[in-house]
Parts: sequence; C-alpha cells; structure tokens
Amino acid sequence: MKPGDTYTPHDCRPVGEILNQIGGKWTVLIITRLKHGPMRFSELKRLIGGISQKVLTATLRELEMNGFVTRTVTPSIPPRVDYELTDLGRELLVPLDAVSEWALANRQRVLDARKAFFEQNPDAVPPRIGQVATLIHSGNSSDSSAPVAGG
Amino acid sequence: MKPGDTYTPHDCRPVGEILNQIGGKWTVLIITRLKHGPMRFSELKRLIGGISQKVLTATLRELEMNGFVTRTVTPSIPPRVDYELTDLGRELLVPLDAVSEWALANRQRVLDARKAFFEQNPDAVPPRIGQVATLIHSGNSSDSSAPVAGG
DNA sequence: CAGAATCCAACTGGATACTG
DNA sequence: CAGTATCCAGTTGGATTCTG
Repeated sequence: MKPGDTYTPHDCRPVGEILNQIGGKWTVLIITRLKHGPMRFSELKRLIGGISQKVLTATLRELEMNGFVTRTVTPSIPPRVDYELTDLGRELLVPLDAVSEWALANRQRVLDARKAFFEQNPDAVPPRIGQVATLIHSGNSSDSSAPVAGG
Repeated sequence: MKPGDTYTPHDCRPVGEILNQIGGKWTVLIITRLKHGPMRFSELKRLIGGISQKVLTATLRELEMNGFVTRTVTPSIPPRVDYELTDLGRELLVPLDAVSEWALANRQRVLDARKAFFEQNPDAVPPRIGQVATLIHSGNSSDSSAPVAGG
C-alpha cells in the first residue's frame, strides 16, 4: 500500500467469522495437541488441564462442525472416542503452530514488558476482556494453576 | 516423536498464558489492522466494526500492557491518540497474519464443511463456547452484520 | 469412559451518560 | 475525540449428577 492510499478493508469481515472459530480460548491448544495423531477425550482433557468436560466437549463439537477434526466412536465398554485432525485441520495446524511457537519463544519478553508496564503505572488495573488472562499481574508464573498450551 | 514415546507436555502451560493474551476475540483483528502503521482510536473502531468502545479500549490497554502496541497521546483539542505496533508487536504480527491469511484463503472450505455437517446432522445444535461464532448455522454469509478481520 | 442435563454464580460486554 | 463510570441483561462455564 502506497502512502496516501486509503486502506480498503475489503475482505476483512469474512475472515473475522473464521477467526472467531479458531480463536476460541481452547482451539489452538486442542489442535496443537492433536498434532501427533489421534487422541482420546480423556487424554485431551488431562493434557490440556484446566478445561472442564463441558467446555471441552463443546469445543470439540465445534471443531468437528467446522471440519477441523473427526470424531470416531468405538462402541466398546467402556466406550472410546478418538479425535483426529482432518486435512483441513492439519493445514490450519501450520499457522496455528507458528503462533504457539512464537508464544513459547517470546514468553519472557511479554512477561518483561508487562513487568515494565506495571512498574511505570503502579496503579494500573489489568482490564479483563474476552477470555481470562491467567497470568495477569503476577510478575512471574511458575504458577502451575494456569491453563495450558504450546507445542 | 517416535511411536511408543509418551508425549511430554513440557512447556505447554506457559504458552497457554500468552495464547490467552493474543487469542482474545479482537486481538488478531487489531494487530493486523495496525500492520501498515499507526492508527487512531476511532479509525480502529470504525475499521473493525462491531466492537464496542469499551471493549476496544480494554483490549488496546491489554495489548499495551503486554508490550505489543504503544499508545501515544497528543494533547490537542480534540485529543488524539495513536496506537502503533512495537517491535514485539510486529514480530507477533508475522504468525498472526499467517493465521489471518489462512482464514481468508480457506473460508469457503470451512463453510462447506459446516454445511456438510449440518446436512448429515439436521438436528445438531451449534454449541456456544467462548466468543460468539457469528456465522454459526446460516449456510452462507454475505451477511454484513458480522465482526471483522483479515488482511 | 464419554457426554448429556441441570443448576447457578460470575463475568462479559452493550448502552448510556458524563468529562477533559 | 478518547475515555471513564455505571447499570444491567445475557451468556458462559464450573460443579454436580446421571446414563449407556
């Protein structure tokens, strides 16, 4: 875009829809968790940690609807359900994984930035929008009560 | 990972924190909107559309705390506030933009998958988790009341 | 084990009014 | 214009209980 041009937000809207799908609080975590192959419901739940059964079920259902994962029921006793990435899901995994990697690689920088910010604005109060930001104020976070993610 | 290995979710947790930060409903939109340079509050609001002033303010504040954007106040009358990506923000933009691009490029495939799913499960009800999924059921979506995003 | 259903507190975010 | 403060309805999601 050359300076002077008016930036036309042409195809912005449609993307927002999809982003809402893949930008859910847990979507990235789930999809990256399925990176290495199919996984059972309980495995996912345990690996992710901090997600309730209700929400995990709902999120998986949504991922299924959007064609990112398949749901395979094995009618044994006890029953067994496996979730696996579809081709579409595996493709989405690529950029999502990049985000995940970035987050892992730059965690400390963000933490530092946050620390610096609060040193300069001692009385600033972290706004809560959208999903919870688990680390919020607390400088460090060897705290293991936080949600999960990564690669 | 070789088969037989137990997948160790080593550094999963910390990343989740960061993901929560950048995975907010509007974060991706805002950051990609700042791609081409600084932008005023009202510009952002208009470009994004569908975001309330309260939430935009809060989200920007959070981005600022995390070191992704700077906030520059020009004490004129009327006042003027510009937001701009920091170095950290510009780095984050890279993977985030990739996600955005992917969403744009694959919108139709997701829509098709959704359509197919609902044809097979006529009585399925889209679960609502996390942020709203604006397109939900409705087959197509030339509907322009949806949120925003993209490149 | 996987998940559906119910209950309910907590939080979110929109609308509105007001300020510098 | 940019933002804060307040009010408040709607939604979310955790806990719990129950089923095949």
